[in-house]
Amino acid sequence: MVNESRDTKILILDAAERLFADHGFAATSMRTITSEAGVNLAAVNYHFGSKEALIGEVFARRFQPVNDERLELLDRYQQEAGKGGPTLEQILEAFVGPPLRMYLDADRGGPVAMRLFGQAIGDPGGRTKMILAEQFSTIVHRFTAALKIAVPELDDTEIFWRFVFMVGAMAHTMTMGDDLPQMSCGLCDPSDVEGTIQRLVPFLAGGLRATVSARATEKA
Amino acid sequence: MVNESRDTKILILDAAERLFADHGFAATSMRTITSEAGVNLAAVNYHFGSKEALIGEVFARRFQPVNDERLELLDRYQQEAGKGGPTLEQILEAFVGPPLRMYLDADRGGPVAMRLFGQAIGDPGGRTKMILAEQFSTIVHRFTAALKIAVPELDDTEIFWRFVFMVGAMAHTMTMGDDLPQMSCGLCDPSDVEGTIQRLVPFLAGGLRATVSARATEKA
DNA sequence: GTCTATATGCGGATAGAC
DNA sequence: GTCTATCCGCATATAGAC
Repeated sequence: MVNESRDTKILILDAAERLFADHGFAATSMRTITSEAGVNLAAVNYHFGSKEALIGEVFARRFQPVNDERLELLDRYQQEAGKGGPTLEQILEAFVGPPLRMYLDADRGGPVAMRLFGQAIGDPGGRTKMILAEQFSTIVHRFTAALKIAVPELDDTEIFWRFVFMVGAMAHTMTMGDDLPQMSCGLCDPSDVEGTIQRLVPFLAGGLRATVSARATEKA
Repeated sequence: MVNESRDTKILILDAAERLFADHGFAATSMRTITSEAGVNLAAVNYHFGSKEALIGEVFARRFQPVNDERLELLDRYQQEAGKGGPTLEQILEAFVGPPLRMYLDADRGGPVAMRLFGQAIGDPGGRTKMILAEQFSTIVHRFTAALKIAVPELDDTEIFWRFVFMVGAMAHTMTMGDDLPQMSCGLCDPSDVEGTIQRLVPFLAGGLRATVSARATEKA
């Protein structure tokens, strides 16, 4: 083939994604990426412009489809449910299902991209936070609004706090990824994705339906 | 004072902690640390030996007291409770209370050290994971064991999964730290530490007491 | 589009004067 | 204990031949 740019770009994206997931963004150099990808060092700047732009494209390639699917699922559940709105479990499933199912979906990057997803949520880097804020703002708004209807006894403050707890639980589960079997002495199997979802959704539902402590609000 | 080593060490630890919390470990150079601390570049290697050793001491200074207090609280609750064991809420309070109370405790590093704590849990770096595994292995064993007694209807696998969810919720809450007010449009106030604890503990208790889904275990 | 070669600066670490 | 000066390698990025 005369023009190999498409393959080179993908080779770079794949290698970068793997290395970012394993060692983080700052710790991964373009030399390591191009070496791992089997392409020339200069190719990154030719195809992406800079390391930061590469990070943005690595994110966009994987997070866009997943976030789109989350919104599609939420739309569908809301349409099916009518004015009462979907159940809490449906909302939670639409939120955590697509990201967790990345593990078994090679087209969406598999276990590596899932770990990257979880890691990006907790990344302290100022740049990555900005990129993520855009990618996820619609998600935050749509899902907090849906939760408000499904759990009407919670006020806005309580909804947001519990949303933070929920995101943390999901993100950490994804970040652990393939380290979980070892860390749990073989108890946890992340490749049983539907099992993981069936464990996480009830946990989150139980947390979101918990009675608000009287002391939590007395200062507000 | 003739010997200023104690001050220099502390200046370095403080600056490193702040920069690590803001930008991560890999992204923070020793030049930035010494510049921020107002000490000489060579001082880091003189006092700590290497950057990696510095990270270890930054962790140990903050995490040891907090983990000690978690175990002391758990011990006390277990003694008071007798053979039935402490309530789920007491166990959870002993687990998340001390780390979250770092925010208001200047002697334990305040908001900065709290963010560092949360961030360290999600860090992908191979070295930091090893350091943390030692620092936290006792915590994991003691608290999973206590949870098993407090929620006897959960098997070992379910306990470990829910422990992962719980750690994630807590870690993300700590990582957000002072970014939360802005992200929540002023709804969440992390400086109301006891309020945060009174929100997180019921959430986690609700999650841990949730009924196990039938589908979650059918494959096990 | 791909490569080599290179510009330019920052990275951790150390030697040796004070 | 502190400082300056420096080693040496790796970082991102680019110029220009092919």
